[in-house]
Amino acid sequence: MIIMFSKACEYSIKAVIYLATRSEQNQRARLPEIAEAIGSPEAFTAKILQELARKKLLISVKGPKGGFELNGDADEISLYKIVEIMDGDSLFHGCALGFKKCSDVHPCPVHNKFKAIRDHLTGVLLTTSIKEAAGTVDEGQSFLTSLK
Amino acid sequence: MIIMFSKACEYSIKAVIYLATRSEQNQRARLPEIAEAIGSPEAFTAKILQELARKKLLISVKGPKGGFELNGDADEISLYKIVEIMDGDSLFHGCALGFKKCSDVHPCPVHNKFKAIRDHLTGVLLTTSIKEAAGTVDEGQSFLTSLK
DNA sequence: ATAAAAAAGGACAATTTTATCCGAATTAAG
DNA sequence: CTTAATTCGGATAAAATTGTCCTTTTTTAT
Ligand code: SF4
Ligand code: SF4
Repeated sequence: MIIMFSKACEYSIKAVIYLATRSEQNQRARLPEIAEAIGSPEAFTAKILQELARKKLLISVKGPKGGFELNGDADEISLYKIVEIMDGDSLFHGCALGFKKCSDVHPCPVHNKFKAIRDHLTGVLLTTSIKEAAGTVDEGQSFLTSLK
Repeated sequence: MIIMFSKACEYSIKAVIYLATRSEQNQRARLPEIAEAIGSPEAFTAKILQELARKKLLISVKGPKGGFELNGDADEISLYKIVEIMDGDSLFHGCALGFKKCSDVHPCPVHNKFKAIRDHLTGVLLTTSIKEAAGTVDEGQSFLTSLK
């Protein structure tokens, strides 16, 4: 199937955007609240937030009044960064057709067309900050969970 | 991870393109030859070819001199068709962020940007025939397997 | 008819991804 | 200092995907 992101990546993106919607108030959010807000399984989300904290994208605070918050400015965190953290940086050099290496001198039959798509995706992820994404949520123009 | 295609889909695409490179000569290809040509595990590839034959994209012929061949003209089979067969048609309506439904009235925070990417991908798959893809292989300009 | 060649199909195994559970560690507050 | 709130980490489970193996069926060629 055509998957753009793994579940882990999907939840990461939504969780970080959610945190960004609350960062103005510098409010931490706790796990149950985050999972609720983005409609993700709580225990699995915990693992993901841990990972994001280990990789310094989030700050986690234990104990009462603890929770998770962004480590840094929302406008300096790109979607690319999140994806990179969850899947390593070999991602955007990975290959839709399973080649070891995407190369102009040994291309697959759809090289140019697929490369354009990948560049398109990479560009969007690089240039979209979570502040931008969170902004539309704050204004009620977009949502972090699906209609049932 | 950012996956564009499952392995099943990846092998399907490569197998069908491979068959297209041989369809001029109206040559059938047998499983071992196909798997060899596209660098895929033979038994798994067998399952996939079976599925493609069941769905009438290929014709399979049992017995000596049997094998697989395209069912129809290579220039009338799009990459889209292959992907659709392997994953059902809900694919291009699926959601990178796991929404039940991608909707302009209840959009995710990156709706417009992601929609553009998906439309880009869909367009490429719809407009690329396997004849076109196979052509560049025939001319030695592209390849079906990676360099090691 | 017979034998050989091939795909078909079913059962199963390995791997990866997704998910749950629970006890331990840490921290804040009283 | 004690307690409660919270994340952390390890073990494990469930599900999906990928992969293998073996027997049966069909077909061609002799
Ligand atoms: S363009 Fe072709 S070779 Fe390069 S990553 Fe995409 S599918 Fe692989
Ligand atoms: S645009 Fe947003 S809602 Fe629509 S499919 Fe993509 S991620 Fe899902």
